[in-house]
Amino acid sequence: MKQGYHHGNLRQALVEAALALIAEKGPQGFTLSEAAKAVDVTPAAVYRHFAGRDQLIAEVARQGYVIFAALMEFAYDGGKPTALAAFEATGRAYLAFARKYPGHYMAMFESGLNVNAWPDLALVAQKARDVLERAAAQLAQNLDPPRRPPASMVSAHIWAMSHGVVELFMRGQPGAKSPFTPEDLLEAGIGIYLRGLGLLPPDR
Amino acid sequence: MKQGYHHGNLRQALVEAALALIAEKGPQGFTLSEAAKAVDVTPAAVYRHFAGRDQLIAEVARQGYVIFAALMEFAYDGGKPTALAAFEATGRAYLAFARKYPGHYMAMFESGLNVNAWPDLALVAQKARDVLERAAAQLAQNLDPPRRPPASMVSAHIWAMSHGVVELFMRGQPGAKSPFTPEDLLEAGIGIYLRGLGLLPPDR
DNA sequence: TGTACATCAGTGAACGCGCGTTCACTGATGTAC
DNA sequence: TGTACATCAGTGAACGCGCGTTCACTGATGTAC
Repeated sequence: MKQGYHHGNLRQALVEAALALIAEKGPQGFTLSEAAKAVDVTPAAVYRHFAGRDQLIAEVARQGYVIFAALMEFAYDGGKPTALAAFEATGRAYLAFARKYPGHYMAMFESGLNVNAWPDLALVAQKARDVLERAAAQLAQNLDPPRRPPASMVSAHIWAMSHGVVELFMRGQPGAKSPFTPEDLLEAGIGIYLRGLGLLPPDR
Repeated sequence: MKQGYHHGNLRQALVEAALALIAEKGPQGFTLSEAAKAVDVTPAAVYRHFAGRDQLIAEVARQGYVIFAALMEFAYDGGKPTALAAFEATGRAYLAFARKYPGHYMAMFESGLNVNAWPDLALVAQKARDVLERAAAQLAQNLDPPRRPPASMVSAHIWAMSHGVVELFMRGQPGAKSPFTPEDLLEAGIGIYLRGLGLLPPDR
């Protein structure tokens, strides 16, 4: 790991240390000094690469949004094979991301960081949101106009339920006693919701 | 406010100061010292009433759960006039609570506090959850067994969507640009979900 | 009603701690010739 | 290939700060007689 006076790739090493700390102790339990210590570097060295603690967290979140958007895009797959299947895959991708990248997820959604304070962060966050909204828009085309809710509302519903499932049932707290896995819970919830939209047959 | 050497009701005054601080700066931005300062008292005085910072937050959350459970119970109203109407009212009550008692809500759901570390807190939290689950169970009786999901799953779905709407669309961040109010969003989402359960007619 | 006294809520000084941030510096790296 | 030198990533000491928590204390309150 240590290879002399110069670290080599301190910037990214700090991001990864921050990630591990956030996943372990929550986004508020993370401190700049600890991240520096984790990569065997003086706290002052951090300032060669980041303007301060906030910018380091913002970079963690930014990288998270990049991965997130790519994952969603991959799951969506241009709406194939069907709009419905693509939409469901996108919902599953949300949960898979939260599961596989807890540090990123926490930095993005639980750190209290102001997305709009960092222009490039706001940009990539919007890009991620757009994937889901596009999937919802394509899906909504299968509905007759009278019963068609706005696509942005459908994507907001799915986003909200997914986020709620993560926060309440994938973290330890507080509804931890649920007999269902988060994945099953979300799958079933989205299924019922899509049936309510008239996109799935009335019974299983 | 200040009425001599003895405060009179310092314990509750501290709870309310904590509440205001949490609502203003988030549950992590709250410090014991600031709460003490807010009620014109030395930080050390806090220890006459609470074992420390954590216990103060736990008490805030506990009082929040008491109010929350009462609000849910009131909305449920024993399942009247119909199971469906009572269930929908309970969902609305969730959001109304988050809106009216932001400090309590944050202490309960965003402070990272371990509910199970405080027995009386765990008890009243369970009581609140039970209201929603009871409403869901009553609702599920209207469904034919083959298409009836477990009541605990239905209540988990509604809880998750409600919580997601609060976190994503009632806080400033990050989907703040939604053209819908949180209330409308949740109302519509629950409506679609209930239709999917077969509890509402196929179209509006 | 008046005095003596026990109770205990809040004081104020002190502590050790780790934080984020700054600064002048040093020494490894890599380029120019 | 070898030397001189500019660059700049990381050092280490220092700062001021506010935190949570402790302790011996003080003085207001309220009860017993």
